[in-house]
Amino acid sequence: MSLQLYDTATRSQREFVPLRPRTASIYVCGATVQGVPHIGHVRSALNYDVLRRWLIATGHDVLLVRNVTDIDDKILARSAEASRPWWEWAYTHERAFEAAYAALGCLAPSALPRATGHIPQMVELMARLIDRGHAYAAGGDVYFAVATMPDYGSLSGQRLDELSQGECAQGELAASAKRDPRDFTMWKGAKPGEPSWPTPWGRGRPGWHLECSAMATTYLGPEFDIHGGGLDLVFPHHENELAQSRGAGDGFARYWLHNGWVTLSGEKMSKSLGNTLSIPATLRRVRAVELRYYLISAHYRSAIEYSDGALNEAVAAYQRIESFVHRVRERCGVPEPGIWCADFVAAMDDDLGTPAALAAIHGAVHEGNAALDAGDHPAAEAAAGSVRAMTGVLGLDPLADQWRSTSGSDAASAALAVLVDRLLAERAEARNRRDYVTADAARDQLLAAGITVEDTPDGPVWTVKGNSRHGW
RNA sequence: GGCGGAGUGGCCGAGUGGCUUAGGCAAGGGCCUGCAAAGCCCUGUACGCGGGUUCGAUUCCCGCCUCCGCCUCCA
Repeated sequence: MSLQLYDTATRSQREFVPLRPRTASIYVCGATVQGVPHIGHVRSALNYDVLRRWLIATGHDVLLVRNVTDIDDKILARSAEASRPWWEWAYTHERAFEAAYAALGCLAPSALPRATGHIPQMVELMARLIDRGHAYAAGGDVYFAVATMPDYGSLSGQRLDELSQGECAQGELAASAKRDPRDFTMWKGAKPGEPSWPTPWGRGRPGWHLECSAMATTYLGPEFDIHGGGLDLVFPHHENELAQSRGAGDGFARYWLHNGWVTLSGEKMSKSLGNTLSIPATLRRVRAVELRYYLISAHYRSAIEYSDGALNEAVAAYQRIESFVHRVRERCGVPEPGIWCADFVAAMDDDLGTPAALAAIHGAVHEGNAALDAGDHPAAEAAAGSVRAMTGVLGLDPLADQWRSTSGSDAASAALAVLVDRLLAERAEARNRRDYVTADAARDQLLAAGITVEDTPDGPVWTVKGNSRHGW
């Protein structure tokens, strides 16, 4: 059994057979950097990060390209409202997105191309399309002639005779130079006060669809393995990318993956509705690794209806895994990553079945805990190694450098440890005297400060809220 | 109007024509503990509604209801 992926183009699960053996090339539509990243954006990046990690884990050399749309109507509008240069607005938010992805443990992409850095490639692509009769320049714009592609609509299941796109959808045909209302804009003619770049058809700026076709093939070649993005991009964005690239003679993406939404109060989280939950705000409440667990705990094609309660449950579930690994480390030494459970492999191969994969991890945790209780340290270590290996694939290994304690400086941590250990020593004395009132007071005092104390067979262990554990 | 997705036990969330079953969280009982915490053992409550196919359907088919997404920018 090997990796099966659900391909939007065929509406079915297909075995993943890469173009070149043992390699995988992935293009993911990144964000239009017009605002602060919310958990929906991060979910998308996370899905492709998990895909990438699984491909790497199963022996593939993976190239993953994620673009940045740094020029578009919204960026121009919002930067103008804020009286800031459009390029500063875009770059500011690009950094916010990258910081959010990094915080959640997404591996850095192989390339992070910006639309504005690839104008020559876009011009070249338009020239090829015009030569082949699939595109035309009119009224300063360049349009793609949809009717020249008989397969147009096949990716999204749209019927050509039901469509109209862009401004013309609003009945403004007269104002446009489009030959057909279904045609879409590849290049927008320059408007006063807006940035523009030269082309053989006049100055202007790129349309959204053109960017991705040009950038994907620049980095990954005319044909590559996987194209990913959010479900809302299927039409028109991906349909149009496909039309452009196929029209130009490129094979383009061989598998199309689309992730589901994060909804809030039953509605899609989106800038226009203003019902977003930003990453910075969420990370003030839970740790990044816990948010990562939450967003991975549903299958990537399902919708997630966000709720504080569900996030809290995910936090508890992750902490169960984490505390098991920490307990083994304290009693048996640091467990080295071991082997994957068969259930885990089967789950991941089945269209990245992260819920079942997490169930496999919890199974190993349960076995390991039982072994620990039975005093079977070798079995506990093996289970912990297995848990580390499997959580590692999902980017959730509790002992990974990324998720190590970050509470203050080393000096501050050392100072804290001295003070806590002193209180614990007093508590131990009190317990020896059977003076439980004094002993419990010490424990309550620590708890009030956010420090949990647990008595284990090896003595007390204390934990700073949400951070790593310390033996005494 | 066109295209598509979804309704699972207190909650989140998988999955399947029948076999004991997801998994987690929460709840109750027990073990352990000075008491806790953590862990372990045990327990319960499901598959939107109505038909049909079948020996048997939560799972397949038909109809209905409800919700959601795309068709305009959106991960």
